Amino acid sequence: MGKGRTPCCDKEKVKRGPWSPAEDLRLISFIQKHGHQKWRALPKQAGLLRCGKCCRLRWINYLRPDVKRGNFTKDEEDEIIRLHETLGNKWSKIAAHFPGRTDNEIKNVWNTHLKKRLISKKENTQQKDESKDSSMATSSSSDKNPREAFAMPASDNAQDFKTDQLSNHGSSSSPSEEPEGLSSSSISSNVTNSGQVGVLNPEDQVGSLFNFIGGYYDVNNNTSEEVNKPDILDTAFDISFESDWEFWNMLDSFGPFQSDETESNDGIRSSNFREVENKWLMCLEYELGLESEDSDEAKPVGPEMNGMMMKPEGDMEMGHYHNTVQPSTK
DNA sequence: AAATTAGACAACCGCAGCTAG
DNA sequence: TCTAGCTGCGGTTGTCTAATT
Repeated sequence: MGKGRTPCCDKEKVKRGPWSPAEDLRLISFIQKHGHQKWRALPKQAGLLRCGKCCRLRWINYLRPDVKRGNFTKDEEDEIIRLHETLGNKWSKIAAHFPGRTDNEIKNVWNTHLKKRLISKKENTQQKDESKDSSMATSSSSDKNPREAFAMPASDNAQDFKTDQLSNHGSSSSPSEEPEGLSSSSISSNVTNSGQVGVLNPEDQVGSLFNFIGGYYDVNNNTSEEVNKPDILDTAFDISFESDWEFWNMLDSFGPFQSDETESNDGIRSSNFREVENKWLMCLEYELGLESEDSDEAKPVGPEMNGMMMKPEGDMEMGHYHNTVQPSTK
């Protein structure tokens, strides 16, 4: 368009790089309370030093409650390949066929796995063709342009690849239909990558806030294995966003989540609040893996903390944390 | 054990399209 | 109709981790 537009954010004043748990919490809490009507205004309102775009991206790709993480299944990969044949690099359109999957995720899978597979498959096909050609060369005319052999339609290659993969792996499901459970109705109702969400109603807010972070973890097994969307947990863990800016600031004041607490503004807080806050913080630190699990002090006490222990194994580190379920494909 | 390389994926950037004024 | 602002999309980069040398 070429119109002079104001930049979406002042890059000098905006934080960059990986999101901290505190930022995630803040974003989640804000969207829980207020929804996201205007991404541009959201960071300011939520007190985040991020641009609206980044907040949106973080929400859509990560924090959204219906986001599905974990490895792509064989069927999903096949479906991506199939859709890519027809849609090209329209990642958002492709993602619309996969409830809970994000365009970014699909794009990454394509670029890291599927594209390479297709290329190697294509090379294999080419080699086969060449060997065929050479064997037939004696009996057939030689005016065939060698490029033509390679210039077969991509769809043919991909289709070939797909059926080949399916037969090789003995995948049982029907190859080209929508993946299991992916009815169009579920798609339209479950996922809108770009759709705006309103303020969540109380039912939607039920459950641990940590449900949002990093997908869903198996609480009982304490593993980072993604589990199906859990039943709503008993404990509503609702952060009152407006309740106390000091609290958010305190979280931020830990910087990269040091555990050596430095209290600030002591005189302002009531002891009651501080007690709640300390529990909250202890729980949070435990959740974030910042507090040694051996430490008794780190373990939250009190009935209000029951059912909130969902610490994924080793997914977080100081200053950098993954709330993803790291695939084990390497 | 340290250094290097490759793979994976989160995050950023800029453009396109839509919409309101 | 034009302009400006906003959101969404897709390409690309940056960073971290695992594997290899």
